[in-house]
Amino acid sequence: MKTHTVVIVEDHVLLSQAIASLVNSFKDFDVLFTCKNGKELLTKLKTPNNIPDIILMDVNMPILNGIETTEIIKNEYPKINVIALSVEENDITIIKMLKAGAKGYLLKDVEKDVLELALTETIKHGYYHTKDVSNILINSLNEDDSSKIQIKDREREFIIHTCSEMTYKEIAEKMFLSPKTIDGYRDNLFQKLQVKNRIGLVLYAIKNGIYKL
Amino acid sequence: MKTHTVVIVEDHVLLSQAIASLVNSFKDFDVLFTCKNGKELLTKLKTPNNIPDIILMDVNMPILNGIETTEIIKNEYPKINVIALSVEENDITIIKMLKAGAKGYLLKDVEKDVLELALTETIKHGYYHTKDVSNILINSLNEDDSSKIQIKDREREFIIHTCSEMTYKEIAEKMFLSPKTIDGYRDNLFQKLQVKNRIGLVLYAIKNGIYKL
DNA sequence: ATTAAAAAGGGGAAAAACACCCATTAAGTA
DNA sequence: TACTTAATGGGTGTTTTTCCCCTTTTTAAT
Repeated sequence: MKTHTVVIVEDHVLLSQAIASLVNSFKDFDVLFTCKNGKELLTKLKTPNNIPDIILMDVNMPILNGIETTEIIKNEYPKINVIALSVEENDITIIKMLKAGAKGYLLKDVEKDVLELALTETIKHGYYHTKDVSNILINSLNEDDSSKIQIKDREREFIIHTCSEMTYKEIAEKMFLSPKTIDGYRDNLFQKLQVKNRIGLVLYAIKNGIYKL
Repeated sequence: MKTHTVVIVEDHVLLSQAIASLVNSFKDFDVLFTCKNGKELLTKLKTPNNIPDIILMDVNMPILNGIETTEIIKNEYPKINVIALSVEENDITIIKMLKAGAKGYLLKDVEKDVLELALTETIKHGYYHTKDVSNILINSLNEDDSSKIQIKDREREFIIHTCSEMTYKEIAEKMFLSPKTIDGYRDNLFQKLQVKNRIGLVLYAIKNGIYKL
């Protein structure tokens, strides 16, 4: 069996290099290069002979995050297999990542053998999922769409601003909307998320990765 | 120069093993074992011939966190050098960790060479600090005692209730105080913590472990 | 015992948040 | 086309929060 190439995208350099060291220790895999975010990745991919078989992609990154980056990769380099690597056990994040085109989703607390298996299987079959992630997926499919709480982009924006200690008036200005529309967003979300006030909104946002501390 | 031993404490297994792989690639260092939290560490240290020269300790862990664990290590195994490894750039966390007895504090986005240097220097001189961390320390020393923001028990109670989506009237009843006293608590805390409204209070509480999600 | 400081409580007013109602417009779809 | 739905925003009123400045009570210290 020939050796396959891997690229690691991870904002924490030390972890990035540590994972690289681990991957290099696997029999059939070599790390081509590592980078700190999606933007850097896209730049480096433009160099000839720099196209890996697999990208190990962190989900939470500054500049260009894992989801957005994966979408671009899927379109521009459809032959590259992206495997997500994350601490996020959040259903919505996982689904978004897979929708974006990731061939696998690994939690950062798996054993190194699982990583090697994921790499091997992805090369062989084009996908790999741990039991954990599969279960999460099945559960989230069983929840029929009606019970699935959906937050729109514009609402998400509103929530983030609310978490930033802004008043509704300030948020309205920032989002170029009438204060009354903001009122509506709030009323809707309170109802949808079953919270009593802005505090509940903030807690929900933090728990669900909408707002990062 | 003889080879020194390292133990890695990190809750995400894959990262733990990845860092182990990296450390093993350093000329003068070998990983003795890895573990997932402070509790596991303390258990494993009890086995004879299991005492490392250096412990690389993650700060944010479940069960027994880095700070508490380091304190115990300092008392029970004073010859072991603890180096903190974290994503937290938060002044208070760093200071707490160093006070607990850590000989160094590395951010997870340093280069692997820095990790090797930190290990070497710690063996040689008993400590190592990156420029980043040193600067943070100097800055926080210049801030006259602002790091010792003290929150009283009664205030802490008030904050927790605020985080529980209660109104001030409800909190007043629960704490057997006049709403006006609650007003005073709030005004004081806003001033003390430099926040603009209840949201800021909630964020502070979560960041500082006063309120647990 | 005297004094100082901290904790608790108060009055009043402005701003913000919250809770309903309903109207318009744009976009999608049967 | 007609019907539906989503997004936006207006009206009105109540409640809560926030921000002043102030007094009394309790606790701690000299």
